[in-house]
Amino acid sequence: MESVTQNGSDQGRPEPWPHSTPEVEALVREMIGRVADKWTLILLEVLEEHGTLRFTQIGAQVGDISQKMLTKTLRQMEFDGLLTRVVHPVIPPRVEYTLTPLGRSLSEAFCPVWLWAEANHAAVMQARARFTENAAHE
Amino acid sequence: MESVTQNGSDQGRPEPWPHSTPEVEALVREMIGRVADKWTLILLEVLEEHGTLRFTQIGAQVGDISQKMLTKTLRQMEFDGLLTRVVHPVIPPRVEYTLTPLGRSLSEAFCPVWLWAEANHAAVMQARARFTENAAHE
DNA sequence: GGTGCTTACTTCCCAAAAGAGAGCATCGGG
DNA sequence: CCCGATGCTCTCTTTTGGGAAGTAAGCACC
Repeated sequence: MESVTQNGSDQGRPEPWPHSTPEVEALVREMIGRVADKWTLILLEVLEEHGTLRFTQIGAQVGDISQKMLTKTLRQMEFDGLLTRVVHPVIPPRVEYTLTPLGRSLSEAFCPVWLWAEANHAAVMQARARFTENAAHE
Repeated sequence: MESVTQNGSDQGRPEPWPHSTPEVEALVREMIGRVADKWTLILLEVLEEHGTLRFTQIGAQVGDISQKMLTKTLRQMEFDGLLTRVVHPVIPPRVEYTLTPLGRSLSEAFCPVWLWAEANHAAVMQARARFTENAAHE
């Protein structure tokens, strides 16, 4: 009753993720904070799907991203080694963005999340409706 | 030349994710925007790891989250059906949070991302160092 | 020869959101 | 009669993000 009830109802799931050390976990947290970003995720998907794209092409694929956020997210991803930015010194300028193997591996790691979202958006909508209904009753 | 060059250099990768319709994709994008949040991800991990937790226990596990963001994120996740919030009407108050099956399935979907972060944080650090070095040369 | 067009940004301004920190409500114990 | 413990809630400050305008530079067109 005094501790956090690390209860036995943990039905046979020993430890889903093997965390090694606290310092690695802190590092991983920092990376998650960096990578768990809406635009980063969407840019990963768009580039994975289309290969090499130019600046305005990416913007057109995403649809509702401002140029400022597009530039910022692309630069951040380049800084983190997720994509390469190739500038062709021609007029008008031509800049091509391509995922690196690192970026492609991250994109693949996010694949289950996209599948989850596709499979469960109906469940989430139901949960929201139920929540709203319950809030109305109280 | 009129379409987006679904080029042949797509070395044998046919279509990673089967997108059905644009409307579903828009819905999925909305969910990704909701779920691809630093605190949501970390709370999912903490709750998956510890089972049922109280408000302050979650805050202690996360470490550097403000109570306001903790409340807000928890409410959002409850609204989306990712966790349940059980209030025991005692003094001092006791509120317990537990992942729903939906939340646990999302947590599992994010598992590869955590593994990616653990496996590749060194690569990201190297990429950052390389980027900084190249920027200094230019 | 001047004017405008194109692309990929960059900068400015302002609204919206995130985040920190203090306050609040409740009741049992001293 | 006041303190502490807990789970919020409110206020204030900092950061983020959108939209629009500006920039550079060669090329087509009148």
